[in-house]
Amino acid sequence: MTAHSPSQSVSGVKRMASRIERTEETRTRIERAALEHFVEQGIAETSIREIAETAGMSLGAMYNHFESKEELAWLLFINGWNEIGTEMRRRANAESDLLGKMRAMIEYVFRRYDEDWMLVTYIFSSRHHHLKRVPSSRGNPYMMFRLVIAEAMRSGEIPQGELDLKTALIIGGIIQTIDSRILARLKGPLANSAPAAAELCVRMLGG
Amino acid sequence: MTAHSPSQSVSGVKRMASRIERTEETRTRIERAALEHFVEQGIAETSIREIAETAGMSLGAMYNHFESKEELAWLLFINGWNEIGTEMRRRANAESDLLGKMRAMIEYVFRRYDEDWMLVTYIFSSRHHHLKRVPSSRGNPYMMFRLVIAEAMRSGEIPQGELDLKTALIIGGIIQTIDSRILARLKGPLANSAPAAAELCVRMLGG
Amino acid sequence: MTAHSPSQSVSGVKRMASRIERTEETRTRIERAALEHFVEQGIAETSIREIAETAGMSLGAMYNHFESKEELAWLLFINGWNEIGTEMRRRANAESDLLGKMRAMIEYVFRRYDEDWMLVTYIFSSRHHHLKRVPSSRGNPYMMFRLVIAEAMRSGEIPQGELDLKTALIIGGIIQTIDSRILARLKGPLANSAPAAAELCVRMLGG
Amino acid sequence: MTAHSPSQSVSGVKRMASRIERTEETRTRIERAALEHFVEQGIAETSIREIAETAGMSLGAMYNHFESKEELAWLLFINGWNEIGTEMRRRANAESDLLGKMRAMIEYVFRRYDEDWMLVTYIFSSRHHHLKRVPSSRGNPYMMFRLVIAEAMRSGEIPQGELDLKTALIIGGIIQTIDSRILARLKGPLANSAPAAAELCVRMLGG
DNA sequence: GATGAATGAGGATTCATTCAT
DNA sequence: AATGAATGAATCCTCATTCAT
Repeated sequence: MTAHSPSQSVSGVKRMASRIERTEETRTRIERAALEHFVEQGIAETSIREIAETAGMSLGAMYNHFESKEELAWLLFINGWNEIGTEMRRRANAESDLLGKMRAMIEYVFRRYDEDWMLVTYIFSSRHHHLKRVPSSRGNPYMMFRLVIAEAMRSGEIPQGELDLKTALIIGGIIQTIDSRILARLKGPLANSAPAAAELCVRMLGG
Repeated sequence: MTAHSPSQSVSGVKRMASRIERTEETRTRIERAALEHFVEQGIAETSIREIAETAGMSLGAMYNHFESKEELAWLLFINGWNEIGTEMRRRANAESDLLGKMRAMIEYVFRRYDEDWMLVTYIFSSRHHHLKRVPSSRGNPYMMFRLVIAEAMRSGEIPQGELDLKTALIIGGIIQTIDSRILARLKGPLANSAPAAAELCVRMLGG
Repeated sequence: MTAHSPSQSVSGVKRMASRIERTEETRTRIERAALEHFVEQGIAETSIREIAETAGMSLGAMYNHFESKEELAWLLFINGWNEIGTEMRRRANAESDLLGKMRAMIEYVFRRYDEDWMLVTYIFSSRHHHLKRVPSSRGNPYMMFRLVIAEAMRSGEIPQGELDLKTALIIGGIIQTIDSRILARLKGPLANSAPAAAELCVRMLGG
Repeated sequence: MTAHSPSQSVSGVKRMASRIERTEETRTRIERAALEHFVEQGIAETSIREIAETAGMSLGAMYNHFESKEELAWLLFINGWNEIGTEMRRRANAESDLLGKMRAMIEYVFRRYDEDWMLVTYIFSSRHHHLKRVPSSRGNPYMMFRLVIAEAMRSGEIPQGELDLKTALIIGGIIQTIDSRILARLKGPLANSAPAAAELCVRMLGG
C-alpha cells in the first residue's frame, strides 16, 4: 500500500522518489499512525510522541506536517466525514425509491468499513469531539439520511410526521451496527448485512 | 436519596447534620460536579482540580472520597448503568407483549433523561470508555433489549432471524434519539416521544 | 507478647485495662508498626497513614501519641541506641581483659538482634539519618568500642596507634556482620558467632 | 571524560561543541547534581526539581536524559559499583599474596574516594537501596573480598573457616573507614591509611 | 483519646510545542 | 524536512498535619 520503493523509471535510471512523493508518503504514515492510536485510546489519551514513534519519525518532525494534534485529528475526521457524506449523496441520487436509496447509502458505509474499519470507526466515534466545528450542511451523512427520509415523506412513499425522531432512529441504528461489528457481536463483512438493514429501516418508516 | 433532614431532635434544638450526612452530601456534590465536567468536556479532558473547584473543595480532599479520577468516572457510570438496566427489566417484566415491553423500557430511559439529563447523557456517551469493565450480563440495558426481542421471536410475535442486527438497530436508534435531544434537534420532554419510538421499533421488527 | 487481655484482678472482679495500660499498649503497637515499615521501606518512604493502618488505628489518632513522623523515628532510634550503648558499657565493665570486654559487647548486640532483629536492624541502618542529633558521648555504642580499644592500648594489652582507624574497622565489621545475617549470608542465631567475631577483632588489634 | 574539545576544524574556524558533545555534557551535569543531593539528603529526600535547579535546567528537560529518578539513582550506583568491583579485581590479580591483594584493593577504593568522594560515598551509602537489583556476581566489590579471602584459605596462606563471617568483618571495616573519613574522625587522604588497614585485615585473618 | 474529612504544599511525570542545528 | 533537547504549564496523586466532632 505504501510506496516504499525507490522506484525505477522505465528508462532504467534509478531515481529517488520525488520529494513530493516522499512528503506525501510521510504524511500518510502519520495519518495511519494517528488513526491507530486515536481509535484504540482516544484522542486526548494519545500523545504526539506516541504517534511519532508509531510513524517511525522524530517528535519534532511531526510539526512539519501538522500544526497541532487537534488539527491532525480534525483533518482526519472532516475529510472522511465529507467523503462519506458526498459518496452517500451520489449513490442515493442514482436510485429512485426509498428502499434503493437507503440500501445504497447503507451499503456504501458498511463497505467502506470493511475496506478501512479504522477510518470509519474513527469518524463515527470521534464525531462528538468535533461536533462544534462540523458544518451542518454539505456532505453530511446525518443530513443525507434526513433528506432521503424527508423526500420519501413528501412523495407520499411513507407516512408523514416525526421526521427528526425517525432520522435519529435510523442513523443511530446504522452507527450502532458498526459498533456491534467492532465488538464482534456481528460477524463477517458488514456489507453483507446492508440489504437486511435497509429493509428493516424502510419497514420502520412504513414504506 | 437526598438528605431531607437537617433533622430535628425531640427537644426541638436544631443540630448540625451528622458527620455521616455531611460526608454523604460532599460525595454527592463531587459526583454532580464530575458529571457536569465529564459531560461537557469528556473524562480525559477534565482535571480533578476542575471537579474540586466546582464542588467547592480542595484538590486533596477529593481523594478522601474517591481513589482516582478513573474510579470516580467508573462508579458514576456503572451505578447508573445498572440502575437503568435493572429498572428496564422490572418494567418490561410487568408487560405482556412486545409493544408493551418496548414502550415501557423506552419510556423509562427517556423519562430518566428528562429528570436527570446529565446522568443519562454521561452514561450513554461514556459507555465506550468503560466497555472493558462492564459485566456483560446483569442489569445491562443492551442485554435487556436483546432479551426482549429474542423472546418475541421465540413466541412467534415477530419473525425470526438477524437477532443481533435488529438489536443493534434498535439500541442505536434509542441512544441516538437521546443524542438528538441534546443537540436540540428534538424538542420538549423526551418521554413524549417514547410511544412513537416504541411503535416504530416494533414495526421495524415486524410485529 | 502484647497484653491483649482485659486482665482480671485477683478478687475476680473484671476490670478494664487501666487507661494507662491501654495507652501504653497503643503506643507499643504504633512503635512496632513503624519499625516494620521503616525497616522494610525506609523512613522517608513510609507514610504515617501506612503506620496507622498497620497499627490498626486512624490517621488522626497517631498524633495523640507522637508529635510527628520524624519524632517517632527519632525516639525509636535513640532509645534503642542508648539501651545498646548502656548495656554494652555495663557488660564490658564486668570484664577485665580486652577479649572479655569485646566478647561481652559483641555478644550483647548479637543476642539483642536474635531477640528483636527489627529493632537492631532499624537502629544500625537508620543511624546516618539521625547522625546530626546523636549526642556523641553517653551510651553510644561507637564510643564504647573506641573506649575499650583505647583502654587496651593504654594498659599495654595491644600496641598503640591508629585508634580511629582500628575503631572504624571493628565497628564496621560488627555492623556488617548483622547486615550479612539479614541478607542470609550468615545462618543461625547470630549470638553463636559472637566468640569467633570477638577473637578475630582482638587478633586484628594485636592482642 | 571532559569535553576537551571545542574542537578546531581544519579550516581553523571555531565551532560550537557538537550536539552530541553538548548532550553528553548535560548528562554529566545532571549526574553530578544528583550525586550532590543524593549524598547530602538521601535519594527519597531529593526532588527532581532540586536536581534540575542544581544542574541549571528545567524540570521537564531532565526526562530527556533519564527515565525516572529511580533510574538515575540506579545508573549512578551500578556504574560506580561495577567500576570499583572490576578495578579491584584487576589490581588484586596483579598481586600474588594475600597482603598484596588486600592492599591493592583497599588502596584502590581509598584513592578513588580521595579523587571523588561524592561518588564513592554515594555508592556505599546507597547500596542497601539498590540491593534487590544488584547482580550478585560480576564486578561486585563484596564478592571480590570474599574471593580473595577464600583463595588465601585454599592456598593455606591463612587458616580455614568462617569465610562469610570474616568477609563481613573485613568489608564492613573498610566501608566504615570511609564513613569515618566523611565524619572527619579520620583526617587526611584516605589512601595513606590503606597499608595500615590492609595489614590489620590480614592480621585478623591470621596471615 | 479516637475519627476521618479537609487543607495546602509539594512530588513525579507527561505533554504540546518551540527551536537551534 | 528531520532531529531531539529544552521549556513551562498542567496532571494525577501523596502526604504531614490540623481540627471539628
